[in-house]
Amino acid sequence: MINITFPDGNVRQYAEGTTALDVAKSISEGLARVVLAASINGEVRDLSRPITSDSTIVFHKWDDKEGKQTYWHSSAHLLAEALEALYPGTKFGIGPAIDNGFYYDVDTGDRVLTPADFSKIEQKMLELARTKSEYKRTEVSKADAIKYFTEKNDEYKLELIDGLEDGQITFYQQGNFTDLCRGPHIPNTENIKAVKVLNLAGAYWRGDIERKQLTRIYAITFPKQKELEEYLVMIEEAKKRDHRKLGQELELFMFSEKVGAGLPLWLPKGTALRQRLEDFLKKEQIKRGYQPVITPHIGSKKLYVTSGHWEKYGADSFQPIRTPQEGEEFLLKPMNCPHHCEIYGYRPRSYRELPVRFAEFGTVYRYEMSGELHGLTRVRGFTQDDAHLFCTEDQLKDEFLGALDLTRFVLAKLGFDKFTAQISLRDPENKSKYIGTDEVWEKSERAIIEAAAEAGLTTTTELGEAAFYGPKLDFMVKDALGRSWQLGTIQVDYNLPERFELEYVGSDNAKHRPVMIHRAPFGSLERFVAVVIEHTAGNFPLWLTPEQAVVLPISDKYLDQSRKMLELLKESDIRASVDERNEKIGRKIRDAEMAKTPFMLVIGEKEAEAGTVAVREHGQGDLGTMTPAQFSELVKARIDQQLKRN
RNA sequence: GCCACUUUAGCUCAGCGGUAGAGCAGCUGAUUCGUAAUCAGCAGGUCGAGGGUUCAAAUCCCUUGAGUGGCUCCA
Repeated sequence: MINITFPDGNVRQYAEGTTALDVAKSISEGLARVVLAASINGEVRDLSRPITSDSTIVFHKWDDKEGKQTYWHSSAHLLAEALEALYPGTKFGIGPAIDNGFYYDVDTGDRVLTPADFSKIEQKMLELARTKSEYKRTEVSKADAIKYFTEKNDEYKLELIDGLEDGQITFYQQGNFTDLCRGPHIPNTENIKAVKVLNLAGAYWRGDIERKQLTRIYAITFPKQKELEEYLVMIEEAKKRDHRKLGQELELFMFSEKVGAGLPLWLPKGTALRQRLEDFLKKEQIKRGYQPVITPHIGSKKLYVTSGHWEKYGADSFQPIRTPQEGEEFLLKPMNCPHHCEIYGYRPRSYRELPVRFAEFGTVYRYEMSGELHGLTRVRGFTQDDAHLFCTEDQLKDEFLGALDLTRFVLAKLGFDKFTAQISLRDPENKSKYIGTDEVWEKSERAIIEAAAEAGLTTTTELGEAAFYGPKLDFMVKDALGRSWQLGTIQVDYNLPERFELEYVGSDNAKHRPVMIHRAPFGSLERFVAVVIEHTAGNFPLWLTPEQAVVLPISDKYLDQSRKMLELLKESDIRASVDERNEKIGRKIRDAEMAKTPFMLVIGEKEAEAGTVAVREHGQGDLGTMTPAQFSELVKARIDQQLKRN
């Protein structure tokens, strides 16, 4: 007999070799029907694997992450089985579960799959699921595994097997499909009741751009049809929040084929929004001892040869601008740091003036690959809320913590409570991608790790994600569809001060090298605004929104009074306009609601006589009649409330 | 950059070999109205661009721009 310990601490005895499914059944038939996998001593396993020693057990159902992952991974095998049935000769790469569903990378030879094939694939998957096939696990020798996939002529699986050790190889089979797989899987295909093939994409085999591109088929499955329908509705709702759609509808920004891909044009309303963000941060930076500077949009090529950017990115960038002068070349600036380094170095610096903090909303141009461009989140010309802090090594930690605090302050004021902080370090396997010595890198990386820990920040760590000149702490926020974007960034850099030979004179009257911190709390205005749009669905905080109120006269008779009201609002610094169209009030309200204008101020006979407005709030309805002073107080109170949260 | 798809009026879309259509927006007029669409009329497009096939191309083919979903990349 063995002891099985349950999550609540309860211990029960079972025969040795019992399975998790048996244990579930011993608790209730109901549990046994819905359980998908089980963690035995912390390892997620098939329900049918025998348990041979004292163990802890946690059951995984559809409602937990492990349950869903197992379910979707098994669904990927079902997709593969369907593809093999429909398109014999298809070769298979990998087919993992992802956050929402799963994919399988396949090589369909000369056949090109299109969305027209989706329903056929879905039908086949459902048909196969209804055969109630078990997922059967078998351990195979490496030789047998190689033999099987050699006969099947699947070079991708053979390559995967090549990287595995003999004795660790398992196959899973359901129906007529056998796959190389570590598992675990759900017990039976019958649990898969609803299927949706979502989209197709190309994906390089093993993520290597040099290798063949396979077709990646994304799909999702559910135990109930209703859940699939709810998911599809959710996706549709998320698409309504897309910043590209809202940016057009709310007239915030546009792109022009003639201007060029990835070069956004900010419309008046978008500019109003963006400038408020800029003003907000500029004011805060002044408070925190930053000094604004301004530098040109181009710089001599020599500047970037010095910084190392030319060597690193020159060939893949916007190419140099030539002048009538032979041999003279300028680059559109891809970043502001070299310019700021020159400002630091224009005269000798004393330790007494450090740290210095140069801040600039600097517009930079980077030739991103065409396939990378994505609305405002990935563009070729964008403005960083950049600043470079030059300090002594002793000051490094405090300066880093200060930048960290500012970044968190900015995110909090804009209502981003869900973000992840990622420490991006050098890839120790591929040091040639970076400039600078090991010693300098180790110092920089240690500084970031220690400062983040000291600030009590929960972080993840990614190797190989560092900038070429130094490690970074990045703040990542998700968009409406769950895609992660890097916003704020703080980077420690020992390298550029070295390359630009920056110095300060210490208290010992000797020359020393300062350390540099690059930091941008928004990251870029473009990306930040995009993410703000998606988070708020266009219902911006009152202090940020381009237009706070619109005055709606009931008819032409009240136009004069409405215009007077607008003047009063302007005196109270409320951004507003009058809807002077000859339309019914219902129409004006509808349009204002659709434009997401926070307040609608209706003026008819009663209000005109009393000098008041009937206030309606977006999404809330009628708030009653107010004097202009009362309304102005209401707006101020709302703004204070929105800015108070931390 | 790579794979797949998309590209028709300001916007959303229909038309998919026989010489361009709707709704909304716009303009003009009527209406002067109380909390999510007043009525009528008018105007608006070399069907992203360039080639080709055909008696005939928005429609089929090729090249190319832009966009979408991914991959790769991201100073």
